[in-house]
Amino acid sequence: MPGAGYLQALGASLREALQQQFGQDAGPVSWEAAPASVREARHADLTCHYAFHAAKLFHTNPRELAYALQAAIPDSLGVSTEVAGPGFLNFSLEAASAKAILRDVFQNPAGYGHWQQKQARQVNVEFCSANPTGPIHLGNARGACFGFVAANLLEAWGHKVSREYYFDDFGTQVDTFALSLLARYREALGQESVFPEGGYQGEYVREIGQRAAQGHFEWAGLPFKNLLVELRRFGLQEMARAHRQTMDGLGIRFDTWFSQSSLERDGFLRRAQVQLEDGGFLYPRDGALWFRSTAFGDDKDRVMIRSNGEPTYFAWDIAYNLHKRERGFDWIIDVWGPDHHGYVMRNKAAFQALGYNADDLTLLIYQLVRWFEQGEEVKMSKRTGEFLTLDEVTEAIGRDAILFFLLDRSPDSTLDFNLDLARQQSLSNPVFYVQYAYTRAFSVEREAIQRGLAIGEIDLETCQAYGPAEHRLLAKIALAPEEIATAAASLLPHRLTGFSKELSGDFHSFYHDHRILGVDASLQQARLNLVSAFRITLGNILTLLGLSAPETM
RNA sequence: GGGCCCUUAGCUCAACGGAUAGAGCAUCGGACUUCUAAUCCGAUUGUUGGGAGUUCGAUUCUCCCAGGGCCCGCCA
Repeated sequence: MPGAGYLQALGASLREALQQQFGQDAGPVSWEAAPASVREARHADLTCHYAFHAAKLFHTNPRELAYALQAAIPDSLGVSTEVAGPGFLNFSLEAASAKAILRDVFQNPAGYGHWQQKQARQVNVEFCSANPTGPIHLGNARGACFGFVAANLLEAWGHKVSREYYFDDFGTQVDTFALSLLARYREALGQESVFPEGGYQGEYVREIGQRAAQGHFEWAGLPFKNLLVELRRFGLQEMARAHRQTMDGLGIRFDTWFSQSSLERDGFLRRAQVQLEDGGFLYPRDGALWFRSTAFGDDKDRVMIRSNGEPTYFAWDIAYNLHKRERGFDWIIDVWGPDHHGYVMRNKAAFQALGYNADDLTLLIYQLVRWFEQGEEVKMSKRTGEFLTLDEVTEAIGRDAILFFLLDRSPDSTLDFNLDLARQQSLSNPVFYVQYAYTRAFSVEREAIQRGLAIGEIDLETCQAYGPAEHRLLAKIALAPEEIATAAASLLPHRLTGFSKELSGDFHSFYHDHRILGVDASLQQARLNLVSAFRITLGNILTLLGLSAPETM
């Protein structure tokens, strides 16, 4: 895993030292910003717990190990170090390290914070995947944001990632949708129509029916079956377009739109069934075909083909995973809502029964979002057509605010979204704190360029000028690759929103206390470089989070 | 009956097994003639739901208990 920046180089020297001493690799070093108390009392900028980690591994004393590590750090890396407490290793930045950090950023600005993996995995991240029988509603919003950013993080971490949307355009729900549409179509043509029982009553079905009637009144002459086929196709097309627009509105993009009907067309359901059958994992009971998921730890076996001959949803999942593997993905990630947690075990079971490693299938479950409007929870029912669409909320609150709000929390915790509050007080959303920091830095650069100043010319002399506030900010900039890797490895976007707030906070604080332009030329150059490095780093993080980086606010 | 998640400051939430548990909001008090005050600085706020265990060290890991949310179909 090639290093992504200065801290990775520094970490490599520690790792190498232990390798030589013990003849065994203790793994990569992880870094964090020095806690406030340490920063103030000891003037340290960064800290690592590597001595503890390694001491456990080598059954030795962490404090002694910390001293050994300290001695192994080459002077050329430009940090002063100290051992504290039972084995903390603290680092203070100096001119040479400041220079190295800045050079990392300016060498490849757009790629700063990104990694290269020696063995990049082919990752398929599937998320959102709303039913095509209605617009994307709020229930899908968290999964959409979470999946998108998780994919971005894995990509930045050095993997090959494909973002996939699964269009569930097959089965009884779509039949019901088509029948509902048929009623609306006839209604629009002024014909007698009976709305199907349990049909989709939402206004959007009426609108699609009207568009179908306006564009294709000639279908009315078709035999019932053909008419239904046309309307079904038309309706699905309209819904797919609507879903795409909704995702565009949030700035969420997909690499692949995959439909269930193509699974059917290519016979993957059948192939999965045969493969499981050959493995001896299927057996008939009560007229249905069962998958022996208990062989892999599930608490009961699961039906794959129902007694009426129809496959279950689970069967399609199996076929889909097979299809993904055969497309060359060696890591499959699905983002699911909390109501799906019961399906994790059986899917992993089937995945193994197909001959794959359970660890190569990751099923991410995020917890529920409850939406409140005027003090009451907004309940959603697609059948009755009572729901708030994601489009409506995006329009009311803004895409950046909704993304940040949904991302800035652990997926394990339930989330209450107060829509009235969000509409009124959207300015208190922390996304604006972060974006404002970007804007401020950008405006300094703009002004500097107008004054004919060069940005990014780094030499050791200007780097001498940095004091505690600058070192603090530099340390955060140096930590960005680390934070991105951590967020990616744990698949937790909220770690990165948290870091973006800290990074921005350090900048705001620095900006307030330090004049950048119009000071002594050398100092001006030093500070300008820092501002620009910060702006680049934050910009990359905003991009990963799917947020815009505004040049003005 | 079983499963997943949660319980941390007045409220909403953070905290790869690490140092004095942190932010925002709220409350109170300060700071703009400058590169954007959507900002900054300070004050106040804790028996991390309860108990036991593991260890140099536990909010974090294990077990027990209490409370809350969600799920347990030959629906998708």
